[in-house]
Amino acid sequence: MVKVLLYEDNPQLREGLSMLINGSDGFEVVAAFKNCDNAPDEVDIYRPDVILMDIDMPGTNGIQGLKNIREVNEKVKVLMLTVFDDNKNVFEAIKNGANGYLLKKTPPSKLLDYIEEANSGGAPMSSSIATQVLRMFSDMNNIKGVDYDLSEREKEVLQLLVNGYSYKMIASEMFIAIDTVRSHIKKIYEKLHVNSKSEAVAKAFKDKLV
Amino acid sequence: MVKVLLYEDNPQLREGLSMLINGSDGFEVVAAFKNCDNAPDEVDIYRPDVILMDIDMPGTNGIQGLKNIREVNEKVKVLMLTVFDDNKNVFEAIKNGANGYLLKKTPPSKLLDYIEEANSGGAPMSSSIATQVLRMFSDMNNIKGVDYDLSEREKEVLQLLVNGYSYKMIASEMFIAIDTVRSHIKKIYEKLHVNSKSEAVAKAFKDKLV
DNA sequence: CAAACAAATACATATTCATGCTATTGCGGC
DNA sequence: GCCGCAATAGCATGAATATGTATTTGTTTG
Repeated sequence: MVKVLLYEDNPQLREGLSMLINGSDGFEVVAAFKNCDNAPDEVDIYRPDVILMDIDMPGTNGIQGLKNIREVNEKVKVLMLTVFDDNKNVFEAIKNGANGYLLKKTPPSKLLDYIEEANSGGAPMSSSIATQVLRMFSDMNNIKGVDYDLSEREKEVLQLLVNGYSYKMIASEMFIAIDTVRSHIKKIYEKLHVNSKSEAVAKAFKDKLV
Repeated sequence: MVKVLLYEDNPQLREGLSMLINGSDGFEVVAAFKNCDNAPDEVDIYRPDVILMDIDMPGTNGIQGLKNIREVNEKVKVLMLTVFDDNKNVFEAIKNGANGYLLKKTPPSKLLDYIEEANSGGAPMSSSIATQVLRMFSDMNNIKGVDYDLSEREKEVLQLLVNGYSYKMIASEMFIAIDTVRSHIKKIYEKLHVNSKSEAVAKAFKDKLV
């Protein structure tokens, strides 16, 4: 029997979901609340397997509720429910250990599958959410975007700058004169539009040049 | 009609998949190859809607194949196929714009659903993969790990250093004397175990202090 | 081949940094 | 009330950095 705890402020939807779940073999709603202001305690009392958590609720919202729950319970599966596939919320929910993310328009039949999937360690997501997650992931890691057209040698110098080397150390590391290092760095500054070592380092990190 | 292009080195599986897909209404295998050494050209010729790409292939592997394809075609949907839910490959594939990631043990009936889902803009993933993706995501964003016990004021100074400010600018920005800035920075260096501005900046980025 | 550019080197100068030592003020804890 | 500590400030000195100008030597490219 999969024990489900429900957080949903809309009474109709709360009732509807309860009936759907309770009316299905192998599922049971152990409790349903209209807000998650006391979620950690309630989780402790009812010991659910899966929590359905609405995101948009008065008082403590779903994301905050999730955070509060995760502070005391790492194991319970939490499925976020929302009307919008809003980028920022998806991101926040996942960061805070949500196990899945469903749109409310998910058909009842699928919903039970999803709860079952979460219960058995899966990560059910509505299709549009999954697409977003992948896109976020790839965006996060592919912003090689900017190209400052540094020469090979300049890249080497910048790398050493980032590693905290002084001009002198760079010179000896690269077997060139310190004045050459200066030349390279001046060029780098021009190309990056900065005028200090630390700005160059910061820019290198920000733009993932390193 | 969903046009499918197939890359799979195992002849049995290649044949099996082809038959399955061709035998289903609304699906058609436009071509099937045992390696993706010439994938970009082939994509250009056959103009598939969805590509099923095995990861473990001799010659060009699936990830590299994906990269090569993405250099010339951003639109075609690519579903990665693999026997293992191997962390590193999942990560690489998603980074490079894969639209989904399936285990080979996916049952035939579901496979067609997944192809359909990819074709209509979704991001089908085997359950264990989805779980991994969420975990990666949340791991990536919760490594606030290190704490150097900086005071509030020191954090402000560090932030300004990171923004490329000189001591003088920091002083005027914070309405304090430049010598006070020095004091703070000296303290910061001690706490971060560095001894230059750029090292401090680099460390701030690496350890996500900013 | 000439033009453009990368890489290397040199010299000069003003600014900025790193470091050490010292000192005052105000706040919270024991 | 004394201790410790964060925040503030000053002074001094040597090292490192930023910037400008210039030259030489290859390589690439139109």
